[in-house]
Amino acid sequence: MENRTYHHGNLREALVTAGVALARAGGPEAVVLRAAGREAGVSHNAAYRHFASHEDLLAAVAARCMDRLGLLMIRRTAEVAPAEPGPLAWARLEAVGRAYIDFALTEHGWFRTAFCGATPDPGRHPAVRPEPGTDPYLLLAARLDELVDAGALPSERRPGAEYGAWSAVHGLAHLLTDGPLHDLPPDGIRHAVDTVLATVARGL
Amino acid sequence: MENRTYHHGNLREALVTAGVALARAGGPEAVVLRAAGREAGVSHNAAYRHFASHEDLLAAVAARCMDRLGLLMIRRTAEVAPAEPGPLAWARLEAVGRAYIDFALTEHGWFRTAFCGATPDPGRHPAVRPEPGTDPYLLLAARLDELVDAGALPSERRPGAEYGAWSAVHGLAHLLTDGPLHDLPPDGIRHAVDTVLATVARGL
DNA sequence: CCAGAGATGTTGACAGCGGTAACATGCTCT
DNA sequence: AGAGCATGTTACCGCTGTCAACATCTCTGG
Repeated sequence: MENRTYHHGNLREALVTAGVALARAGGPEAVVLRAAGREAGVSHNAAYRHFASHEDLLAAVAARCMDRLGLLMIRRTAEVAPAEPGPLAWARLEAVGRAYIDFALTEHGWFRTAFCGATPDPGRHPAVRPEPGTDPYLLLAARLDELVDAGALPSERRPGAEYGAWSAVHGLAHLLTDGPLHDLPPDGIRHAVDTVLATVARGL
Repeated sequence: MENRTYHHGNLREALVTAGVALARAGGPEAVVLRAAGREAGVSHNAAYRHFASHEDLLAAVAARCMDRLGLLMIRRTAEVAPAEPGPLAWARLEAVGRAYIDFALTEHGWFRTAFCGATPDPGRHPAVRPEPGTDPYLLLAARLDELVDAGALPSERRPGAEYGAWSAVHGLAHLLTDGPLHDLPPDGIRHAVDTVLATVARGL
């Protein structure tokens, strides 16, 4: 794993790590093959032994960013203060939504990269297996299931409930960071977030 | 306006038009200065007499794409069948939402370009003035005002209502086109759209 | 009416990018 | 030990955005 003279030892991982750093600072368009190679102390083109193309690397980086998002969601969910089942389930759902938006705001580059739409090249190594249980979609679904289990959401409302919740939070995150709500002042942001979360909670 | 030997006559407009065509087919990353120049029958670098940078051109193209979105929203709103004030206002709001999502699905390149976040260079000509009244945000706000006027939405719910509606629809559009819902089958899409619109309507 | 100035378009150059091809090196397994 | 393969390098290509220098057109002031 240490630096051999010629063979790197773990170049694939090093490239992804470098890509994640680039993505953090500059979003998906900053994830540049040659820059990742430089960062890893390797010549450009070395990446092509581990990734089929630029997009293939970007997809691996994006998966990592998605992991980061999921990890924040998990952390914030766990921090919710205990309460009665119903209110607790609602609070945990809200925590997931706020984590999502906080991630978009504070880790803009990672957020944009996670959703840049890069797809891994088929017929490759199983890629870097994402840490299990960090898929944001599944985390959201689990909160909705909790809501049903707690009797706080009628079970006939459960099918497709992800769509509304996810869309609203994702859309707000996008509008606040890349979109026309880009330069909302801090309390404007707070107001928008509160409003959207309340709207979703009522609408589910 | 016709092709002079040396001076083009209306190059700025020609470049934007070319950019819009490029954006339609390939999204914002296809809006390439040199390609737009070629399309306009002009050498690369001519664009720099009319735009400060690549991003400046892209911003002008994006504004045009936003116009297109607004125009579709207006058209769909006008097509709504007459009804009692309350149901009519709801139907017109729904039409706006469906237009938004249809635009994203059928004019993917334009949609992505409209929201690519390019900002025009400050200190330029007043740019191409967008057609007045096509701002999607204002169109949505007008529908919400109608809802209040028709007595279908309590006026205390009106402030910030744009956020919930816009976020949900925008987020769904994004998830369906660029995001993890990319390869939903057609009736999956229909289901998701219906669910999200219903959720928003309940939550407002 | 015409000279000069400003606007507009051209040519040429540069660095950085993704990608291909040919080559060099080191590891591993028989 | 040596063959074969994985891995990394060098050289090159065409593309991009951008700058600088130059050419040409147009329009205004005298």
